[in-house]
Amino acid sequence: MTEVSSGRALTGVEDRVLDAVLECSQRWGYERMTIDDVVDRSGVSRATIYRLFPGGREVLFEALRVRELDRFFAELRAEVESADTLDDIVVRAVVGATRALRDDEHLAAMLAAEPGEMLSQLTVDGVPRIIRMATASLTPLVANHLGPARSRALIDVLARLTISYFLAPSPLVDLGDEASARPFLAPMLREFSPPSTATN
Amino acid sequence: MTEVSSGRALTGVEDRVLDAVLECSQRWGYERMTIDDVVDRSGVSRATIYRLFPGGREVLFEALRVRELDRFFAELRAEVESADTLDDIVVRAVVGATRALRDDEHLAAMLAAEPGEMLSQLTVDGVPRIIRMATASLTPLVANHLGPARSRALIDVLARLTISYFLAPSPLVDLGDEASARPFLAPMLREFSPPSTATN
DNA sequence: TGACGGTGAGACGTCGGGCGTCTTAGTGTC
DNA sequence: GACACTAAGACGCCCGACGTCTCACCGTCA
Repeated sequence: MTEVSSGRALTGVEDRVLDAVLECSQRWGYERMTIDDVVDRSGVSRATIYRLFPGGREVLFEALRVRELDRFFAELRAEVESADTLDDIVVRAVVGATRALRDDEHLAAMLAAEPGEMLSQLTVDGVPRIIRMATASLTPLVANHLGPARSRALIDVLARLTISYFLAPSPLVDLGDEASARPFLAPMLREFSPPSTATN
Repeated sequence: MTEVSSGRALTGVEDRVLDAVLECSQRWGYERMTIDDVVDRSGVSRATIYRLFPGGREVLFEALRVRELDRFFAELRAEVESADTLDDIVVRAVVGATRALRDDEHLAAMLAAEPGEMLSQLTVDGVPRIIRMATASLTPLVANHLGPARSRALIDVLARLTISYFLAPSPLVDLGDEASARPFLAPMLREFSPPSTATN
């Protein structure tokens, strides 16, 4: 299996710290969370936290976002991997991602509690990284059918649409429902397919 | 109707402020709640808050506790008022109070989030006031049957038991269930009744 | 119209506490 | 015994929340 990740694997201690950051930020909110909260919750000392994540708070949050995105796309890729046709790959990826977003309790809590911070991570600040990781994770599967350039363009669009329909659902289509998503995605797929090859 | 209250009635502005304190303390916790949170939430300016509640944070929390206790016992008394026999008065009061405690979402949230502060208000720090208010609220009803001295002693015990069984439920009795509470309270009631009078 | 009480907006100095760094001691491993 | 890793906590810094204050504004009433 191809390892798609943004960096080296985390040690057990690092994971414990990030788990604590996740829990504390969920409970207290980003600004109100304290490093000492993380110390208490994780059982990892202050000095160790600053040695593992030099730079403080922001580095800690950044590392957490990276880890969560890694996990998100690892799971998504595992779901999609067994699909054969381009159509299935795309539908599974979009539907799977949408459902994963909807089922993410931490995401929901953060969106409710601190919409500013969270929306920023799903739009202006976060989208470039999300697309980068979506591309890294899914291009290997899609490129077999479309080639690398078209794959990247398609994934870029799909990622943006998935986020948009998650944040602002439309009565016209439900990207969490395969029966609804498939016909919605089909024309888009044709658009991205090379003119010389039949797509279905 | 007899007005049982710890002070003068609150103005609309004061109530708006305390509502904001309630919501903010529930959302952020007691220590992490900020006066500016209350300003934003209530729409009442900083200057006005300090003029209405001179002394700051602690006065604000204290006023909130007083208001909530006032409301609690006002509702409880309304529930009990129509009872005739001493037995019914006591059972209704205990069962009603227990249920009200169990249904109080804010209380539950605070107990989960900051057990230290909340437990303190239900035990060491708060019990004297609770008993004082329970006495003021219920003595007029009970005294017809037991006289003032016995009434106060009975209410004191009942308040303590209600709190204890709420905080630490027993498999032996459910004070939120009338059928279970009545036989549990009956012997205690006999104990407090004057020897010269028949109690049932 | 002018006086006046109530309020919003915000500046101000103070002070606590959270921040990030550092040192020390303890523990386990080779 | 050398070394890596960590917990515990002291340290100074500095931001931000606190409580106070002033001023302007608005509605009411004489």
